[in-house]
Amino acid sequence: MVKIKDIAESCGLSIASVSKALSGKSDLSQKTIEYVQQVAKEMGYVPNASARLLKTNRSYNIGVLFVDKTSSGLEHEYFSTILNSIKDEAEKNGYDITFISHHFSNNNLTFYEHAKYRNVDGVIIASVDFKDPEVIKLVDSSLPTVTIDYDFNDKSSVDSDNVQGIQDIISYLVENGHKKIAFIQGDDTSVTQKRVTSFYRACAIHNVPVKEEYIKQGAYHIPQVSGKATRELLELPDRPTVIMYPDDYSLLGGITEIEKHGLRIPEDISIVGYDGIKLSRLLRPVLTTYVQNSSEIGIQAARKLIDLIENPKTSLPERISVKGYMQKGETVKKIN
Amino acid sequence: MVKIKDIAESCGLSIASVSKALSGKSDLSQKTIEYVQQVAKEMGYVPNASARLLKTNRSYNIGVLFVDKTSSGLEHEYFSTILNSIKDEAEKNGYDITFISHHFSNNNLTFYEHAKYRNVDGVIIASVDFKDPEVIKLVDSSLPTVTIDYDFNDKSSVDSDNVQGIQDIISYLVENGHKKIAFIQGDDTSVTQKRVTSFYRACAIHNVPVKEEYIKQGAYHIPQVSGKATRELLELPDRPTVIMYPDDYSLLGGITEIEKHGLRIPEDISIVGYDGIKLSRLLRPVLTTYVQNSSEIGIQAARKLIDLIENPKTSLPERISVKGYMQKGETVKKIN
DNA sequence: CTGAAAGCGCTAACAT
DNA sequence: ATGTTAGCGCTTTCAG
Repeated sequence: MVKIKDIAESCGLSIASVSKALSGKSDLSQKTIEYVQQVAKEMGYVPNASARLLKTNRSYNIGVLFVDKTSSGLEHEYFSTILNSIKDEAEKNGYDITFISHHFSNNNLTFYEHAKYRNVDGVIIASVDFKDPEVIKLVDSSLPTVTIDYDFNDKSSVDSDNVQGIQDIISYLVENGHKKIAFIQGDDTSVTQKRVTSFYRACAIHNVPVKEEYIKQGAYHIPQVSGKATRELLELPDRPTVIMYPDDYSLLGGITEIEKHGLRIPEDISIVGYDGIKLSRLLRPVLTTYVQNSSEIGIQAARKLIDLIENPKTSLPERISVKGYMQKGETVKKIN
Repeated sequence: MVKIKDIAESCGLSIASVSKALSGKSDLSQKTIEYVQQVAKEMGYVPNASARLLKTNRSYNIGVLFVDKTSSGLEHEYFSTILNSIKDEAEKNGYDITFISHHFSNNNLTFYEHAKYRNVDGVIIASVDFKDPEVIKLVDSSLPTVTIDYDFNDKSSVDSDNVQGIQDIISYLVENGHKKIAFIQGDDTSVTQKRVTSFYRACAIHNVPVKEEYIKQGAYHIPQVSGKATRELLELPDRPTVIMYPDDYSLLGGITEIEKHGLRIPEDISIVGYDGIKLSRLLRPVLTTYVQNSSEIGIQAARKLIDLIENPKTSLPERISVKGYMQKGETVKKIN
């Protein structure tokens, strides 16, 4: 590997001068700077990020923590889209990404230890479990952090606007004459809490009576669970006219169940998803769902974190909310 | 951050002794080793990977190159599953993952330069464009590499067994009485070439005549393209009885088209996918498709690369082939 | 405008 | 069994 010393020798300059010339912003003569950069290019010089880090304490590396019970976070479209956009935005700014994890081989590092081990400049956290002491320790550390879909005190976060999302859905349902609205919630997280609160509030505003038997505890991303909840709802003496699902993917389990009951969508029963995964537009009928702007969420999170890293003095903790939009689709029937 | 020097002072030992004690495998007294490790733990010591790298030239970092025209490789289930399993397997062995890319901000690094910049110990390459000079340069460098679904001379690779996959599909179709088999191919890659060759060969073996008008150039992961090809096939005077798609996802575009033509699956026309994405099991009817063992592919790739890294003398280039299996599903009808 | 020298945290000969 | 020392590649005062 060609290093600064090699360039120095080749140019007949000192190591220090070459270093300065390469960084550009010094008081060297313009000629020298250009000359050095030219030679460096010819020699195929690539700086060594680790050596630089040792000196500057800046790794240009962003930690990403995606904790998931099933350790398959990357396989959820919502998260993989966010990750992808974090990565793109980070790269545009000269940063790389490192997944923070428990490092099994090494002494089973905690998340914080792993972050230090790799010297990341900051961490983006998108987890299902923000109560995990390790996650809390990471957030409370001196490292800049941005959380996604969860707010810690005095810390920056980027949230998908779940309150608005549920509001929009309820409004749309009411417009279409629905009064018997069932709601299958996801696991008990802060996101779910926001959605549930928003649900009750929106129903109150629209004078929609909420029947407790229409509210089902479900889970995110598990079609079987949504299927089971759907079955229970369908077997109710006073069946709802529409079912809201925790997400588009688990909704598929609901569709299966509805078809088993010999019902048609939306003629016999309406359904609404959440997320707006690509598939939702490919299904027939096209899904009625709320499309989360997941790539924007990733971009905002990366930008905010980089801002926090690069401007520690002036960057303030911030709550960024990212709006989505209603995909009207064809799975909600206009009634009476 | 607590460093070795701090531990040394706290223990009344030299820096060198502490370093040795921490690594364990030295000629220090067992007592000292235990004592030092104890103190290190109490002080919350975490080694600095970069400092270590500078000395040892080992980063315990694996580069992952996922090039994709649409830069959304992570959003393809096949790739995201592979990535996820690479990550898991790497972590089990104490490695982290770094995405190799063109680093826009820095001087637009080449893939190879980026790999050097981050000092990765090796690279796993899963690309759609193995003809890219930059990819070739990376493979030809001194870095250990493992490619996925493509074979370079004298280099290790892990391949999904596409030849077997197509064979199994054809066998299954023939068993079910199909003779008019249409095949929509993906983009022109080596994977596609293997599949096409296998297609012709399997048809020959089973005495299935191949009609050129049944062979369509398509694309991976673009439902619209599969939709268009489907339309053309359906409008043929002598319609095929079954259509094979490049992948499960783009197949959805075909379904839409088939339904537009008022045809039922599989009563009026049979369809077969490729990949075995999770969705394929949720759709009704359940998709007939060939399930690629993508997580096994990732695991094998990571293992082989780590073997190459850790045993440069004894590890040989290897072609690893990963088999999948037929998911019979319900979209192929048994005819006469 | 350019160079000398120190040091980031760590490991690995080579002493002792 | 433990310590001394050099140095990995880089940046950054501080001198000249």
